[in-house]
Amino acid sequence: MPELPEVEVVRRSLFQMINKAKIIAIKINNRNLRYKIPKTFCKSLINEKILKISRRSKYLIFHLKKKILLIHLGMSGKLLLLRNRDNAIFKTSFYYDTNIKSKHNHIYIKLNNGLVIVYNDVRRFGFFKLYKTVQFKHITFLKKLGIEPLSKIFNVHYFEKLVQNRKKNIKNLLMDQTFVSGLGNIYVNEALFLSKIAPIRSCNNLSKNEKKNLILNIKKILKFAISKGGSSVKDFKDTLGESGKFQQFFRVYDKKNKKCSRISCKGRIKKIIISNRSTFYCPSCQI
DNA sequence: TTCTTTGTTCCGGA
DNA sequence: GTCCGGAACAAAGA
Repeated sequence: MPELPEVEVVRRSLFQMINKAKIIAIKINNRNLRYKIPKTFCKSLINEKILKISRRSKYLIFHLKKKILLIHLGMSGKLLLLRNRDNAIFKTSFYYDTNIKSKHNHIYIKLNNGLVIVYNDVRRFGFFKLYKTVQFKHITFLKKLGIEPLSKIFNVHYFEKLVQNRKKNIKNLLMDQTFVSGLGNIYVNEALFLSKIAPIRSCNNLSKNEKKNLILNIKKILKFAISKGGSSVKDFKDTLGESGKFQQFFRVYDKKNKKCSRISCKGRIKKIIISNRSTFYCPSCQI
């Protein structure tokens, strides 16, 4: 479930390990990701140098000399680094899922620094798309995205301006990538818990303080998650098995019937479905 | 066999 | 035209 923090953790570790490296070979085991990878894909990437790796929302962007490689990890996509010499796999992703099976390795990208990028994706809902650099500003996936939650312009002023005359519930608003871009189900659930706001509340009747607090909590939890994921990938000399520890900080996500973690609260976490998505909250302290 | 998981897209109704 | 929510979709594991 890669959301913004996980993608950012992957970006940072990739940047550290492979920035300025050159692509020397590509092998594809399965072209059928969310969008079928064209036959021309490999040829057009050979000899391209990785100049920069950036992130927009949950998208990873590889900046090459004249091309842009856009990657979305879908729901189970992972980018791993493999050392060519001994076939040891080193984690680049935050994943607490240590059960990575090589039968789901779909793409291998061999670099001139002795490392191989491996794309592993059980569900195959992720995708790789290649563009010319000159088309960058016209990439549909990126064009329609709302602002970054960690940016300064994601503030109460922005919130109030966009929420005017809208009735959508607050959970769906935060999930809406055209409003704010990068949050998924887990962090939305967690941020609403921290803010003591029930997910079904209409977005236009939150008080100004509630909005301020919610925005602050979103930024806080994203930064915290990034810092935790970062710590799990700091030493690439360790083998497989090392994993992010985000899940141990979940307060509501996947905590159905568990006692509310607020000391002052006697409630139990409830699970409901909002727009076909599992939603976890404490009915006692989230009002 | 059915249910669950995800982000995204599409569609019908208000 | 806009907003909203529900359904569909991709694949695989429990």
